[in-house]
Amino acid sequence: MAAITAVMRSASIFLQRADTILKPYGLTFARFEVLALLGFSSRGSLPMSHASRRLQVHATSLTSSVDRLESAGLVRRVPHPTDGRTRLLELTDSGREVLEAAREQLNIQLFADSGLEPREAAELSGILASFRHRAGDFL
Amino acid sequence: MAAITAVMRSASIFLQRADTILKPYGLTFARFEVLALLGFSSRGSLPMSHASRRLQVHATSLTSSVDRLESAGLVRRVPHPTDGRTRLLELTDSGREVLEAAREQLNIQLFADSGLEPREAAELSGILASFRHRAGDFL
DNA sequence: TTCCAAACCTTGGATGTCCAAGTATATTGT
DNA sequence: ACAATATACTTGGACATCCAAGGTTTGGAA
Repeated sequence: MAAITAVMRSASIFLQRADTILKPYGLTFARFEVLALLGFSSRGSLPMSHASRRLQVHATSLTSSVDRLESAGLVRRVPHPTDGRTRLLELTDSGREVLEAAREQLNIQLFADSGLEPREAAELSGILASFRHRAGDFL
Repeated sequence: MAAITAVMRSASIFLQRADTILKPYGLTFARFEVLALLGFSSRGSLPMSHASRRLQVHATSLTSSVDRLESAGLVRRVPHPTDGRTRLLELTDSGREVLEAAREQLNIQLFADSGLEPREAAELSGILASFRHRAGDFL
């Protein structure tokens, strides 16, 4: 019980910090994750369905994030060449620039200075990874 | 970085499970926490400002939870005897019954069967408690 | 080939969270 | 005592998340 509430509180602390750091870039952590996923993908484009599975959010949540990213000119929805149902997400040039800048700030201000000792971070990752695995996370 | 995303994902897994378990009672985890806090308080009533501090949510979030709890007849807002600004929250009889039933199910289905080994849960609690302390949590 | 189930995405609605701003009441300092 | 400040709560708006339901397009099965 204590462990579960601690996880929830800690997550909300991290989320608030991330959102604060990302605010100057017009991003939230949810939208940053979309950009980061696109940045990692080798071809630079990804079907929305893949993105929502990777990010572990419902398709509807992704739709709403992408709506905002597209309004901001950071990503584009393009038709899939062979599957009419699918829409591919692509970073725009502007999206790539914002991603790099935002990632750098997150690395500096959040990840490098998370408030966790390296040993603690490693233990957390280990425990939570096996928990998530048992919980069927990581489809 | 991995630790932080693991914490966030795990929190959302726990939250989804809790909400699923609580759904039959017409509760969400956020609203359950309000009821549980009132259940713990010795006098059975608590100013909203205290509740929002204890639960670590903004006053506005609490207002919205309490609106729904009050509509469902589970809590009551009563005026503070000496401070006209303050409103006290009180469990109704129905609220107390729902709280007991919901708590029992959470204990059975979530806390006792969290997917964490006791040793893991203890380590998590320890690491996250010192993190939260350093982060200035627990006002 | 035709038809029905499955997959992909979006819309609409509910909830929770935050912030900014507004109203009401207390408290503090001069 | 009065004015300025602080506290308590609510309202309105933005965002993220989920679920249920609907439209399109595929693909497999009869």
